[in-house]
Amino acid sequence: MPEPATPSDLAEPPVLASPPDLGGALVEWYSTHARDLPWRRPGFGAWGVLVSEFMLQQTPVTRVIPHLEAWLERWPTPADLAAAPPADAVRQWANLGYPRRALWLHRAAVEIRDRHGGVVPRDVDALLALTGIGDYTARAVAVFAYGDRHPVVDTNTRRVLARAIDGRSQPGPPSRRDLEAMAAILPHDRDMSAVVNAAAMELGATVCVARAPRCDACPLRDRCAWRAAGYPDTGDVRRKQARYEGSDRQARGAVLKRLRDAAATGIRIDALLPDWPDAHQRDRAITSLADDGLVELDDGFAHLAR
DNA sequence: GAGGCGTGGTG
DNA sequence: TCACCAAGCCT
Repeated sequence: MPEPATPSDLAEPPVLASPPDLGGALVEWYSTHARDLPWRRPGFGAWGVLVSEFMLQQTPVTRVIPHLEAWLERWPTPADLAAAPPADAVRQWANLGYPRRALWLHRAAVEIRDRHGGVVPRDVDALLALTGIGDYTARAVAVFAYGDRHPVVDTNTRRVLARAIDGRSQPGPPSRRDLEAMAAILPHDRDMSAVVNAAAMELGATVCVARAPRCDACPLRDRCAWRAAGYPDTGDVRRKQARYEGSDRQARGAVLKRLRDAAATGIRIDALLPDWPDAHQRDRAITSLADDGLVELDDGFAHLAR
């Protein structure tokens, strides 16, 4: 928890509704504090941005970067990935986690080839129609790859807005109102609006972080409703993550890792993790992976989907 | 809308 | 040590 606001901080009357030019303060801060990330390089390309956004869904930046570069070297265009079997995508995904994302990214590449002539669409609704792309990713691609003017709201932005505008320590559940709140602070200029979107995410990722925010380094310090209110704790509304050790997810992860490391022909099902502590759980993992389309079962063998 | 879904780093 | 965390999406 940050230091409480001092009396002199509180002497300035906080402006709670419509804080003046939050966007301007974010842009100025971003101009000197933005991290140099691959997908922010000029000319990185819409496909690269799209792949990066898939990988960044729930996986930290530092783990994504090397995998992203290898992925784009192997499959420089959507058509290149679409031409490969899904199993190759799942193997290349390696240990990034949530391997369904690899399958979904492959499906999206096929859809881009078949429905959009191999060009990543620019229209938000067209993006939303692709497998694995939701409200956040669709707008992130339209804004960061194409420079269009839309609100982009991820968990970092929701936290920044919750604190700076609503005076809460943590955001409420995701809602369409988040998009409206972000839209309200976007400048009219397209390029600047893209920068404000990026800056809000960046601030939330590096300064206005969930557990130990560095308010002393925050450009919104003097206009933050949460700080002005003395950092009230509104509690954390996020769902608690279930225990991983002993979970079905762990079993799925172990099965899939074994299949990634195996030859394309796969492994006899009765030789697939025979020593797993809970045989029913192992079987459930295999079946659910097959239901998801990650794994195929033929003739007593399990292998990655071809 | 709540629950399910990987993995590795961190305080 | 271990609970929590990390640019969500789908059902």
